[in-house]
Amino acid sequence: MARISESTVRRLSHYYRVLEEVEAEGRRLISSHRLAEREGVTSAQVRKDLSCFGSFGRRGLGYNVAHLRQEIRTILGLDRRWRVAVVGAGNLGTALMLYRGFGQQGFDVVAAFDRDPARVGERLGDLTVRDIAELQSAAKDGSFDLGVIATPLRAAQEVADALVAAGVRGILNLAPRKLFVPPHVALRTVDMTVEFESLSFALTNVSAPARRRRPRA
Amino acid sequence: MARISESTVRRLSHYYRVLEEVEAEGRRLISSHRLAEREGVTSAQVRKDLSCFGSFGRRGLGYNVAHLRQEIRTILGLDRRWRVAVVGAGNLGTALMLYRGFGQQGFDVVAAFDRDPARVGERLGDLTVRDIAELQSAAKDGSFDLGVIATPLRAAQEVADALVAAGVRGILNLAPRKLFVPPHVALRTVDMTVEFESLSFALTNVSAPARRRRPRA
DNA sequence: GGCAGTTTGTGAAAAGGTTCACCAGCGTAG
DNA sequence: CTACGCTGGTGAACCTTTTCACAAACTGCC
Repeated sequence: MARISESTVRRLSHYYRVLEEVEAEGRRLISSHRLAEREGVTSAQVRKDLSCFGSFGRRGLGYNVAHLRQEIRTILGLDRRWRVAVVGAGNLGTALMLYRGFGQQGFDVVAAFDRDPARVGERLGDLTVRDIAELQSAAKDGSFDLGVIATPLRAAQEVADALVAAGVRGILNLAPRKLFVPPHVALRTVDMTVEFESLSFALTNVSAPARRRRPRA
Repeated sequence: MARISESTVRRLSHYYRVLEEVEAEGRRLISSHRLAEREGVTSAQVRKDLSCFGSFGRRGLGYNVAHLRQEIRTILGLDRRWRVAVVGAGNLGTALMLYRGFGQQGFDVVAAFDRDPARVGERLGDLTVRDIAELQSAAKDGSFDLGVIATPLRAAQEVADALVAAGVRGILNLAPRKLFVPPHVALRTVDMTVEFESLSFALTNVSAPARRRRPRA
């Protein structure tokens, strides 16, 4: 199988979301054109993305909604549940732990850690915040698949190292800084500051905005 | 000026962050190579990005840290302050309002709205949550530059329309769904679900992971 | 001044991603 | 059965982004 680009994977997530909606609407079939329309991409893009993984449609008809949804589910690895450890029980970390949306998609926050003794022991939903020092022992039985870094800037790299040492293979970093992790660990960074600054740039340079050929998404 | 790619703008944000750090360390000069190293990109990339906006370095020496930082500051439009309205006072919205980091970069959350009467009137830091119905009148004097959508999925498009109607020209969408806004409005979407699913994919397909040529960032 | 050692700015090449265009199938109508 | 209108899969063309590679420019030293 050819290398799959990050953009393709992200679009698969979006297609998956659309398929859930479309299935709820009771439709059995959907064409690449309609799927593309709802996502703000071209139909060729949809077909190319899907063709990386096989032939899921039928010419003249389109894609079977339930079937394609299940295929993407498998491709993305959503047939299983993922156990997530959140480090940093500040506002953002707390928001993540309490948010129900991830659980619906197969991501369960199963542990929360913080360095601040004042926060340790606090109950958040079903969880009790534990001391960051317990991370290693808590992870010894491979109980976490993913780690989320929701700590202040300065602790981020240190926590990343700790998560890696604890055997976590995927990290979502919410701290506004680039982190370095070993090649076998997958890392995604969500940096809201960058998003704000990107908006600032777009609004400041209205005479030469970053043009888009496709509908805004 | 040639069209600036979104990737370039995002990297500028990162360079800016590095320059702040480097300035705090007391260095006066930095080469594209060292700047690139700290960001996990190539030095050619740094020079190309900067060359979109002018010549800020001196051959044989590198870039003056303070000067380059100020240049990027101007390019990104961070010389002014931006007034942000947050819609949705749930966990995530609250986390954003209370987070101090944005203020340091020139983004002030100046208003918060929610639909839920139980939340309206609640105080969060310096702000009082107002009813979403007041958005139009509150914005009448052009008091918001940017809007953040931190509502549940189903309200997102509706809120986006309301923000646009209220004259907001930049929107940060945190709901896991694509939104459609008029061309003159800048929109950025941060979808954590996509990030989680991207990690899920990467960990599921370890035999053919999305390889990266550059150090993880 | 001249030379050695750096480092920028940039055209050109390479790589990567998106769109086009068309063939092969499919269902339907007549 | 045949013709027609759609639709998926896919190689080729196109476009964007990244990397390469090198001339020009600068400092420091002798």
